Amino acid sequence: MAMNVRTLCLGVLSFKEASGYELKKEIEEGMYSHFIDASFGSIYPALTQMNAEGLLTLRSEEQSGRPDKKVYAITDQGRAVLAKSLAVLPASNKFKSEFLFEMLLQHFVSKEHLDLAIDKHHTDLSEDLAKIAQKQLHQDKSKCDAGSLFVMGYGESVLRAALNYLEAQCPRLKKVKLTAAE
Amino acid sequence: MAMNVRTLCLGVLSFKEASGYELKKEIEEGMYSHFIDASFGSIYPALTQMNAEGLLTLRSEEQSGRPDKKVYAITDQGRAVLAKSLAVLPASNKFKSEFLFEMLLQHFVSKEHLDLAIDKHHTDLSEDLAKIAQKQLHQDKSKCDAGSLFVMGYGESVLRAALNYLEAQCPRLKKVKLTAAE
DNA sequence: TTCGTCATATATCGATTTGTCATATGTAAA
DNA sequence: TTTACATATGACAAATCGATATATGACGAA
Repeated sequence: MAMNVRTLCLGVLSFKEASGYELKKEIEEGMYSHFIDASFGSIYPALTQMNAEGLLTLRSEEQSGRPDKKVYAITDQGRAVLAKSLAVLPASNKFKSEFLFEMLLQHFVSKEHLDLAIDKHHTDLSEDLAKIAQKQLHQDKSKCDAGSLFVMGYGESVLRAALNYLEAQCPRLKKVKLTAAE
Repeated sequence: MAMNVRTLCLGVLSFKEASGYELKKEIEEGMYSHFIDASFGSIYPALTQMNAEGLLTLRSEEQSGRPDKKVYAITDQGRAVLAKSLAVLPASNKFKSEFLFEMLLQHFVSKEHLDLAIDKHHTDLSEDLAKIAQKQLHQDKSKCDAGSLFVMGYGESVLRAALNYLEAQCPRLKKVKLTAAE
């Protein structure tokens, strides 16, 4: 899959038009957040470029005080390019975990620091799971397309597995959980 | 955690000395492969730079035919820098999945292509799991430090969860598995 | 009331990183 | 035999990140 920021933006815009700022928010907080990332520094140039190439149209929305909102919408040509990008087999998943690196090199850090790192990771996983659970509830009412459901289910499975493993390896964490549930 | 290619190289070299090529192989095929990635284009400059800064020592090994092998070893100063980098709480896991992007935008691709993508992902997961299983067997005999065991267990849990979810969502895949097991 | 900071909104820029190519050569299979 | 792969280092363009700059309004705290 020709997967880059361009393809990502086209994909998000295929659901609804949006400004660069809104795209970033959607990628950070929406469905996408579980499996992809992008920064302003790559989004804005990509939008400008694709607009120039005719893959997007641009509409300026005046706003009081703030800079004009530049709302981008995908064109038929853009949809064609997106479809072409998707028509290649996707590359393998890539997973980056500083936590696991730290666990591997644990003989270099104090027990106290390691516990802190484990706690943080536990919190990260829990929060991600909670976010998905919230989305799943929210989604029931509105559109529930197959893709979203699949992605949320995948994320839930994987995160829960990681959380279970972590708690099994560090029984201390379960106490924290029980205390919080009281 | 000040996590970048430098820290990564120092971490790998803290176990044993190695050349740039061997580092890349270790990162691709060893423990590290499950949670990090790095290319030659970033490894070689990092090694050169860290050697100049005194974090590494360099020893040239002559080889017949091939270019000299440049074997790097970590110094006490390097170990100090590594420890300092590790003494910061690790950033959250980052997960990149073209497969999930494709699943989310499935209305843009044909059913045939989607099936191919699912099959590929299934194969990817299975192969990764097999690699870990092999490593777990291999490790029993040699050193079995806590870090390695933790990382392998984590990887196994997460990959198995993904595989189970995939097979539950696409019952077609189970048949393939049974056929292969015959 | 002034101060900090958060949210909205766009954009640039240096630093980092990736991915591809170039350069060698030996081994082994097709 | 010629094609591919493994060893080995490195350069380089392109992509991407992360931090920062620029505005403004809202909201609560000192």
